[in-house]
Amino acid sequence: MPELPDVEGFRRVLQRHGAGRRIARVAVFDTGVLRNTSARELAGALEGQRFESPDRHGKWLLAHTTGPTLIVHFGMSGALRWCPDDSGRHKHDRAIFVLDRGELRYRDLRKLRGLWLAHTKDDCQHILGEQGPDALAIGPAEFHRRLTRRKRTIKPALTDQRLIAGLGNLLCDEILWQAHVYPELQTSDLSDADVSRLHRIMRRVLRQSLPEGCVPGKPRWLTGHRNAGGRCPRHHSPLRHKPVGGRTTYWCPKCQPAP
DNA sequence: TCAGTTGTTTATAT
DNA sequence: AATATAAACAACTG
Repeated sequence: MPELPDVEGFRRVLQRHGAGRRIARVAVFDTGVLRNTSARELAGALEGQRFESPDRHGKWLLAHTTGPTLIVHFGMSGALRWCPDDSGRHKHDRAIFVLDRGELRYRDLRKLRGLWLAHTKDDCQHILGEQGPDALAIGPAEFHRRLTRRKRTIKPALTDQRLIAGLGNLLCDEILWQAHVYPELQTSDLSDADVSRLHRIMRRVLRQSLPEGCVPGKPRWLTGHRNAGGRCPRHHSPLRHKPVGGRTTYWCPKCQPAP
């Protein structure tokens, strides 16, 4: 599920339960989630260190420690959980970080992304690749500049992490629906008012999603109606869906008419 | 049985 | 050169 609000939720878990705590033991149950390291190297690098205050950029979580930084990307099915003891471990807990109080668990069904180890700022940059400004931090002017720099289809532009970091498939559909923008509209066809409205609504959707730790399927939101027979919460007309930019896209043809 | 899945990378085409 | 598309990754679920 992880998009910006989910990853921000995982950052809060790490801040609350990890920051300042000593890493007593690292156990990897499935090395398939290790991307640039081995179980032995990860344990050797982190055991005995303490987690510090974590950072997030877009969908990336930077788990700084008194030693190296553990970098986490949750793909489509990852999560970070804290448990007070070693009970109730899950089949998909691929790695655990046993602390001096409780344990953090990296759970991931599909293992599309995983865990990296970074020793320097340079390592971090290299692992994250080219990232635009975080969607929560970007201001209206920079948003306008990056979105309209080139002609692109709006949906794949909004979800391009190099333009703006943090928006995924659900957030993007929600924002476009709330802003009355057709998902295949070309960015060159957006008016200044359109772009300004998109920015405001992006911020509102993010703000309302953050406390939930996900994109909530509120009754008055598009999210939650994206299924067969789903209807627009505004006027109950049938939603349409088709792939845009390779991702299943839902929209309301009445609220978001094609130009 | 088979399509579909909230992410990203790579290769290929335009 | 930049953007678009498709496949691949992996492990399910309905």
